[in-house]
Order: sequence, then C-alpha cells, then structure tokens
Amino acid sequence: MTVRTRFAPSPTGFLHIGGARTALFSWAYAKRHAGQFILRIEDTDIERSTPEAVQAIIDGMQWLGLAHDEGPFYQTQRMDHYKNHLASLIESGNAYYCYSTKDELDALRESQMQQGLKPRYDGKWRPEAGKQLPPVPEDVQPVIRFRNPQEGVVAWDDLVKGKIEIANEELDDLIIARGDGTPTYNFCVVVDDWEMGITHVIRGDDHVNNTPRQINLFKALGAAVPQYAHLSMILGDDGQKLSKRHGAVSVLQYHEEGYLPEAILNYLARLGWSHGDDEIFDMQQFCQWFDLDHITPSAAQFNNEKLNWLNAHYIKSADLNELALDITKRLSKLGIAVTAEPALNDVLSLYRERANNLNHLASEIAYFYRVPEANEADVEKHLKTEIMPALQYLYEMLVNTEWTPELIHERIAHVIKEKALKFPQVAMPLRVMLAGVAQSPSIDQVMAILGKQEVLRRMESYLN
RNA sequence: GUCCCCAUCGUCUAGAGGCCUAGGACACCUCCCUUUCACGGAGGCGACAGGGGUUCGACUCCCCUUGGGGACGCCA
Repeated sequence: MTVRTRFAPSPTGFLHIGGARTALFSWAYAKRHAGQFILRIEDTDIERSTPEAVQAIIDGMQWLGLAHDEGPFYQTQRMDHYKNHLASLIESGNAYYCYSTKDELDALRESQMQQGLKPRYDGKWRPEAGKQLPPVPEDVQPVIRFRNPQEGVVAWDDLVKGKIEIANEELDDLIIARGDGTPTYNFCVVVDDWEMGITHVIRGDDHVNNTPRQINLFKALGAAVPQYAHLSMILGDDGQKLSKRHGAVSVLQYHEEGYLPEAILNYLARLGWSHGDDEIFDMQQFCQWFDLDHITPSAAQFNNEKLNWLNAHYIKSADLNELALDITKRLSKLGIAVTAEPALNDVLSLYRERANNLNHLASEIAYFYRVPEANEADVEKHLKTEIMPALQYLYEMLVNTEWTPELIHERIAHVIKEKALKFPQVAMPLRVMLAGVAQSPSIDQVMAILGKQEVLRRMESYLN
C-alpha cells in the first residue's frame, strides 16, 4: 500500500510556523515512502474562510518548497460526497435528526458546567429501542447527529504518542450536519480521508480529542481507519502558546524578516524530531531520514537564536548569484539601487561570512552603493584632530597607488611606520570615513572593492 | 469541573534496563586567531521534576504526586 498523507488547513489565516511543520512532516513522510502528499483546503466554515487565506497558505508552502502531489481539494466543492454519506448514515441508523435549538443546548451546557460535569449533548433526540421521541417542532431546522456508541472504548496506536484509549461514554453524539444541511468538520475529514485514501494522518495534537469520534465515524461508514500521528505543538520563544497576538506569524514573514527557507525548514525539521546528533541537513537528506519513531511527544519551544545560527549557515553556503538576487531586492526596499561597480558578488563574498540575517546583511553593505551617514559617536571617537594629518598623508599616497588590496595595505603600513602609529589608529578612522561605522571586514579589502575613486572622494569630505 | 496528553542542561534534543561519572547543538563564559566587529578553532558552565515500586541493576518499565499543555461549539 502506498503511503498517502495530507495537509488540511482551514483557510482562516496565513500559514503559521506550527502549520508549516505539520505540512513539512506530512510532506517528508510521503517523500520518504515514495507516496503522495495531498493538499486539502477545509473551508466548510464559509463565514471565516477567505480566498486570500487560501492563497497565503499556498504561497507559504511554495516559498518553503513543499509541493503537493494532489490537490488542492476544496471541501466546499465536495458537498455531494458528504450529502451521500450523510444519507447512508441516516439510512443505517447511525445518524439521526436532532431538533434541539442552540439556545437549549447553550442552557444545557451552562448548567452542566455549573454542576462540574463535562458538557455534552443529553441525547434527547437519540432514537432508542422502545423510546418515545418528543413531538417534532415545526419551526426548527434539525441538525444531524452521529449516533456514537455508548459503551466500550475506542483505542488507537498513535505513531507519536503510543496507545491512546478513550471511553465511548466520554463522547457524545456530535453534530455532523448543521441546520442548513452543511456538513461539519469532523464528518468531512472522515469522508475525505477515506475517499482520498489517506493512510497516515499527521496533524497537530489539538486533534487528539477528535480522533476517537472520527474513528467511530470511519467504522460506521465501513471504512478503514488510517494511522494517526499527533504532533505536539510549538510554543513561543517564551514558552507561551503561540496565538494571533503572540508571535504566531506567517512563514512568509520570516522571508520578510531576512530568513532563508532552507534555514526555516532545517530548523523546523529539528524541532521535535531528531536523527541522532545531526543538526544541519538539507531537505533531500531529511526526506531520506524522516520517520515517525523519532518525533518527540512533548511540546517544543521555538528558539530564535538557533534559527539565526542556521540562517547564518545557509547564508554562507548559498549560491552566490542567488544570494545577490535576493539582496538586490532587499537593498531596493531600502531605496538603494545596486550598480555594476562595486560588484555585488564581491561585496557579498566579503560580508556574508559574518551575517545571520539577510536584512542585516543588506543594510550592512548598503554603504557600497550609497554614501553612508556617519555614526556620530564613531566620528567623535575615531576622527580625532591629531590623526588627521596621517590620514591626509595616506590620502596623498593613495592617489598614485595601483588599486589592489596588497598595495593598499602596503601604503597604510607605510604611513603607520612613518607616523609611528598602531594599525587601528588608521584603520578605524578609515572605516568611519568609508563605511560610516567602525566595524567592517579587513579595511584594505573594503577599500579595494569600494574602488579608488569612491575611497578618495569619501576621504576628501573629511579632510578639508 | 471532566477527559486526554506531556515531563533529560536556560532552549532544541540523544537515550528502546547495564554502553551514562548522561552525549550533541543553540545560547552563555574563558582562551586562541585578529586590524575593529564578526567568522572560525579549543575549552568551560549546565539536566534525568519528586516519591514509591519492579529488577542483580533504572534516565529508560509500572504507580502516585507535582507541574505544564490540550479538548470539551450548528469552529476547524
């Protein structure tokens, strides 16, 4: 049997980091077993689903490179399937119409809560042998409820959490179709997972409690129950649950914030899953290694520091031309146009070793393409009057120097010797004059790449 | 409240009864490299939540406690 997994988001928002990991694991599991990965949009909640959200999810997955083999399937386009199965469930006595109103149910729930009971449907309209059902009210659109077994337990061997067992008496008769006839989540999931031949359901562990209901539904439909793997959730950097107002950002926001998809992917893969001590690996490797046995059952806290470390790694090992393309866009957002000289590839070769973020990298090298505004504190600290003559002297020597790092270095060394200075006494002021700040890579390298004309021009503005 | 799940360094994790005086990674600290800041290299700090069992032996198995999380919708 070929493995078929699915990612089934509801389009009520963007693809956040937890969803991305669920998608990644489902995708990788399918790849690992030469199976199919299916994308299904669970949009039965028409009120909250939007086409923008669908697009945002697809964009997010595309950025990460998580391509689906089938789909996207939309539940709203599969209504006839659900209706058919709904009818057959009624037919077989596994489902029934319930005329309890929302108000009645709300009141019921409230009183049960007050009594310290688990809120659940009271079975008022559940047909039983020899039971007299109440008279059908005329002005109520009935919902359809699933007739859940009342005895025994439903158990499954969760591929992440191990054996889980829940007593049927904990479950009530869930609504599988609303008053308007539209099917609800738990029912659609089961029909879809069945009809789409899903063999492994890999999803967040907030669904653990839905699983026994779904298994009962599978059985009532006479369908084979898939295997389940419930992933624990991802917590924020502070150990708190991620929520809309608390860091549950779109994966695409990571793009905007200067992260490479490779870094996000590698980070996510390692969050809650392990392959011995391996930390850095690409998706090809991941797809060969990935298994469900090494997924941690406990929740994992997101750690930006480690993501940054991985990002640094992938910036260093990125294809230089692709990196240049990306940085060009980021510079353009800063209002800076990259020119042919100095060559961006040269600049990046010099700078990417030290970067762990693409945005930082872009702003650090901005001075190659725009005269920087010097940092006041650095000017004050390094451009002291007593050093200016030495810089003036250097400037004059540079005018007639052939422009190679070696020769530039030689001139600086010469000035230092003549004026009895230490290297930093000249290098630091030079950095401030050229880059606007006192930190940069090797100053002669910077000068070589910046170009003779530009170096002299920037020095001039300080020397007169 | 009821049910379900979880529990190793600050964080992510290795660990399938002896390999564990518990390993790796991020972060942190020290030193080295050095032309500043980084990169890099070498060290260091640092954990099996508590209590009972089971066993010759428990980080590993069982139970309880504690702590965390999740679910209890005509949402998904």
